Amino acid sequence: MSDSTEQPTDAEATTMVAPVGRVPLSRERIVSAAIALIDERGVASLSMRRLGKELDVEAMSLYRYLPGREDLLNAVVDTIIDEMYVDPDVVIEPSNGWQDYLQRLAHGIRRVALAHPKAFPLVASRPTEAPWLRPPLRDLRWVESFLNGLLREGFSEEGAVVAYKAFTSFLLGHLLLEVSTLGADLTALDVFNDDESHESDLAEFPWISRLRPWLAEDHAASEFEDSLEGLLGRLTVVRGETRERA
Amino acid sequence: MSDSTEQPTDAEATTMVAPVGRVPLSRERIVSAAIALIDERGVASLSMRRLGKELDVEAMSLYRYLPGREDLLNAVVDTIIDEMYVDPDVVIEPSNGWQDYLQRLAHGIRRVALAHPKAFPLVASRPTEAPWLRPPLRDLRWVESFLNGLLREGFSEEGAVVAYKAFTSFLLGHLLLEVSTLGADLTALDVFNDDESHESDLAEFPWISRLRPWLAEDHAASEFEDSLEGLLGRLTVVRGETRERA
DNA sequence: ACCTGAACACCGTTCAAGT
DNA sequence: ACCTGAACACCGTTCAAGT
Repeated sequence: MSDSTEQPTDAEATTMVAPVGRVPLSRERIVSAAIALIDERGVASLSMRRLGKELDVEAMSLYRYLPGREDLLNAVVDTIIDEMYVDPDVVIEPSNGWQDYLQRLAHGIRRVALAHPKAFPLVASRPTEAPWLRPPLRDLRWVESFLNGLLREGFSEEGAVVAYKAFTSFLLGHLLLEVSTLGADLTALDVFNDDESHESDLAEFPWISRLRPWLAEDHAASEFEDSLEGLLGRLTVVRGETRERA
Repeated sequence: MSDSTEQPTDAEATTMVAPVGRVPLSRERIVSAAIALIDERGVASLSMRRLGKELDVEAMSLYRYLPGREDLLNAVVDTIIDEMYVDPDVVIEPSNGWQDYLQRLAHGIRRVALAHPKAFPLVASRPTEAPWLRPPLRDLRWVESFLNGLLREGFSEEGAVVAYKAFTSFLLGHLLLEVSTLGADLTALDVFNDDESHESDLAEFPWISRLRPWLAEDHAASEFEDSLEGLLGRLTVVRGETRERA
């Protein structure tokens, strides 16, 4: 069952060092294997030894391509964020006003978060390159185009910075909470599993038990929209203050 | 210098098993030692073996009082959140209207976050008891009093739930970002330490380098206030929709 | 040039044994 | 009753050695 279809000829066996199916290791291949492993089993399962096993290699080989585990995690975050660069709905510059620009950017990051729910906390918690770069908009290129975009659309320099900070806080809070309910499949299950203790515990909390259906209901998408609208409304004021001074 | 003031009598030495200075182990003592260790050296430094050393005990002894490391981390989070219960500025029920109530609650959680910047990410990322409980307002008692408070102040049931979700998203985003700049002392320093590469990198990003002072400036407190005001404004609308229907 | 074996200093956790 | 020694199965990382 193992080698019936491969049938290596004598020539292949002697001239080629590695078997046909074995792709050589590379930084890119390592990082995407790491992302796949995190997506499947969570960040806690990503160890150098286990990742090596996934790539049919001993763990030590990875150190030829990456300085260490910390750098691997940074590379994972960068690679995930880079997915936005190929998202056709996310534009680099405002073309239909700043509100449309921020809408596209926000939804682009949300799509990335939902595509990698188990990896997104990493995007949020990894230290950034500089303390004034804020997750999840933590990439220098995106920050630059963000500032440039808002300035071209009539924001003052101070206003653009205010907008950057408000926008990142909003995205971080919402996406982290949305994603945590998605990735909770393994972790949060066992606590409230024995239904008896669960219901009895809640007897002390009448409002929680009464509103539990609402609390549990998934309106993440519309809450994201509403809150984004609220933020854009506030930023309209920020932009207006700019205009008054000009 | 070690035992000049203790002077154990022969009776003490023979009847008492443990030396005078040695407090017996307890779950409470373990948890507070864990918090102290995290506050000082960060979550990554908290290992069972190292915590044992801090308590002058072998790591295995800890398992008499706690099922394992995961449970220890949960206990750490619960204990930190409980600090709010003894905060005189945080009230259980609204006494001067719901806006005052939410202001006090928000500032209470912010004080806790700022008191334990290295531990707060734990509060944010640990799985909650149920998927519909959202950090940082993740404690059943606080959620119950939150809902009860808003309902008494004229919110509809749906409105109270909307308020809970909006309030938690807001707190999580803001406090996580505020706290990450405080705890970044060790982690984020080395990347941009060699000032040459730093400045040259930023040459490609003119707006970032121009606005860097503003980006780096700490307005966390006033941003928190402004954003909290914005949220309370939105919630006023939510409450108003309640009234219209009533 | 690329990978590995062996080693080091760490982990969390269990369990029989010590006092 | 409370703590520990020894052991197990894991870590990340280094470096001399293999092909």
